[in-house]
Amino acid sequence: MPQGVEWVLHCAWVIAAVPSGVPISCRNLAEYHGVPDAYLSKQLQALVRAGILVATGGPRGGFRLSRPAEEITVADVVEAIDGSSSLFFCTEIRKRGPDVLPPDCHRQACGIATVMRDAEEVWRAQLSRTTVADLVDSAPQEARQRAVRWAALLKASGPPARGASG
Amino acid sequence: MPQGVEWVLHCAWVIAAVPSGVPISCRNLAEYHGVPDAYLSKQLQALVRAGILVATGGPRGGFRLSRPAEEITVADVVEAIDGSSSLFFCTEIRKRGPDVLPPDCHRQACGIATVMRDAEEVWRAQLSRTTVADLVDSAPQEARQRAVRWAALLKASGPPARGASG
DNA sequence: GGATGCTTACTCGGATAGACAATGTCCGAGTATGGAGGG
DNA sequence: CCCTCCATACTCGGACATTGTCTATCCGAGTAAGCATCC
Repeated sequence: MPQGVEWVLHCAWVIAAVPSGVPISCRNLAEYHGVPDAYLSKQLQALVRAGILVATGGPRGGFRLSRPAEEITVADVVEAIDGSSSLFFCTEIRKRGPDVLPPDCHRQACGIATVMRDAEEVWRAQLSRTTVADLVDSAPQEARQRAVRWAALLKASGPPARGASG
Repeated sequence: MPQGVEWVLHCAWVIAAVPSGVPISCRNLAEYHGVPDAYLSKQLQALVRAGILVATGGPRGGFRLSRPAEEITVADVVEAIDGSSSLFFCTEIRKRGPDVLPPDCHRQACGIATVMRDAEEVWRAQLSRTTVADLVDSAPQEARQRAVRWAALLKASGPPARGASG
């Protein structure tokens, strides 16, 4: 499981925790979490491709949720990063080797693939049970306040007055 | 998920399907499944280390189950190959970044880690529900017979009469 | 004073290296077998 | 005929290359903001 999953889940949590729909830039999110921004950018792009986030360019640009946090499940985020590829991929080795059985015997999926698939389904189902909104609700009050405070500071020092340097 | 998981699950299935407790060599198992024997050997070793299989050296040597197939779950096999490492590893990035909260606020695990851990638990629980014996039972009669037939042939041509060549 | 256009710097986005683990392969140590020889 | 010993070849087991993916980074295209200018 890519490390990026943890990062973007935290990012999604923070974006959802900040009340206003103001976009938050990748650089700010990276600083807030103490992770390399260039790589985090790559992960957030995946969430944009998956339709979870919406990106905005230019100054004051950044990422915001594409839909209410209640409608974004953890499974959505995991799938966006890790891909929808199964944890277990059956290569049908039962059809290899000497004196294989006629294809008629392989009409139903092999038991091993079935077990793995069922397990993965309950895994995804469990991940689908929690939404980003649930993550915000279950977080300690202090953590939420920290995010809000930080976002306010961003807005204050927000558009880095370009006249200062030039 | 390593590919070897599929291989050793099929191997465990075959070993359990063959009634007698005669060991089956890695080379035979590899031929039966049409996979490289050298690499399969690596995987089977992991099962030996995990205490699932017992290896025997010398002619007519090979692998056999260390305990009844009813007591070997798919989860055991998966863990032997893939390791007991979690699918998701929380790096506690909430403790990084600027103005982190005092450690007191991080007494309870963060919600993201909790969700991922719960999902993984149901995943493992599901895998634990099926034993190698269940795999044998749920397999088509033809598949079982194929394995038994094949094992009988092994015993017939079994100890490659060394006098023939020398 | 208000609207317009330009400069600006900031943003995302994809293309590009490096590190680690999974994959695949090889050869050596150990062992039970099978037969030959001796009693 | 039975026991003992030895040579044998087969087995597992770990050490060694190769590949693919994840990790990390950089630089370019696009954009909205802010200011100067013009009406």
